[in-house]
Amino acid sequence: MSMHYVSVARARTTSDAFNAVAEPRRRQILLYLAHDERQVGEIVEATGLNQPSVSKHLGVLRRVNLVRVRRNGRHRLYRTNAAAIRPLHEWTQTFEQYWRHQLIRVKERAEAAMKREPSASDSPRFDPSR
Amino acid sequence: MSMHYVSVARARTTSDAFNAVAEPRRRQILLYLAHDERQVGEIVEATGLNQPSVSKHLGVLRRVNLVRVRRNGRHRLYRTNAAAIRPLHEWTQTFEQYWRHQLIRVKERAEAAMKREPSASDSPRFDPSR
DNA sequence: TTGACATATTCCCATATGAGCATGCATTAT
DNA sequence: ATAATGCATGCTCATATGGGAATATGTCAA
Repeated sequence: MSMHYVSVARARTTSDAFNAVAEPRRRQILLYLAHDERQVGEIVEATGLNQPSVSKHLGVLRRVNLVRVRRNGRHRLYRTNAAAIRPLHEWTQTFEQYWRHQLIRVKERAEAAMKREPSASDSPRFDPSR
Repeated sequence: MSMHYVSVARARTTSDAFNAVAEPRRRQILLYLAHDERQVGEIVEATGLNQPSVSKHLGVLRRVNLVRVRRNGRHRLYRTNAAAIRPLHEWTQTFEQYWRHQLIRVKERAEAAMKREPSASDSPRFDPSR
């Protein structure tokens, strides 16, 4: 029997979409490639990064399937694979109900305060709603 | 004049919500704390992590405002601050139009193929839509 | 005051990167 | 064939963590 994981000192990054997107430059690249495909040189120019850095970021994005590549002569045309961002969207969406809840409570409290003492600073006593 | 950034060898992590959420354990904690507040001990039990690890993850989440704390005696009650997740939701949402586009194109192609040769494997020649 | 509890911090270690530089690899031009 | 062009990789360095163990802090109980 072989131990595949002896000790994971630090969680593997760049192994999933969440990690790939955590890097600001990569988010920048994803936005840049969202509308239409571009060759690496264009990305280098657009981001101001040097070519190797761009290639490496593209490598990470490629591995997690956040971009698609297409070869054309000696160029490579990259493009954002928007579908791969959907899981992130859905994960964040699971919290939507909670922030809506928060907003509603804030609003209700504001209105209640308004009713008690119109145009006066709030004097928080206790909150019966909790 | 002072140089604030001498050399950033690696982009600062745990400095924004994107990075905080990139860590699986922290996502797990956020979900756990989304519904209602819990004390650290409960999080430790729920996640199976040891207490210091949990405290450290909570520290990161606290710094980027993804959780709120409330002291109660010798306990600390944590709770997810869902509102802080909204920016992530909105970022991912900017890509929604693109993945919808993709889905539509896939669907159209499928229907077009269906019309040409009902129930036959697709023979991709060229794509006039691009 | 002395302890027991609940958490947060600090230290040390192994590992993962990101950036910069140099180099390897195709593919096209001459 | 040879050079030039466009990218991908490899290597080194500095730094950021995450996990685990030990320790510090703060609060309530006896």
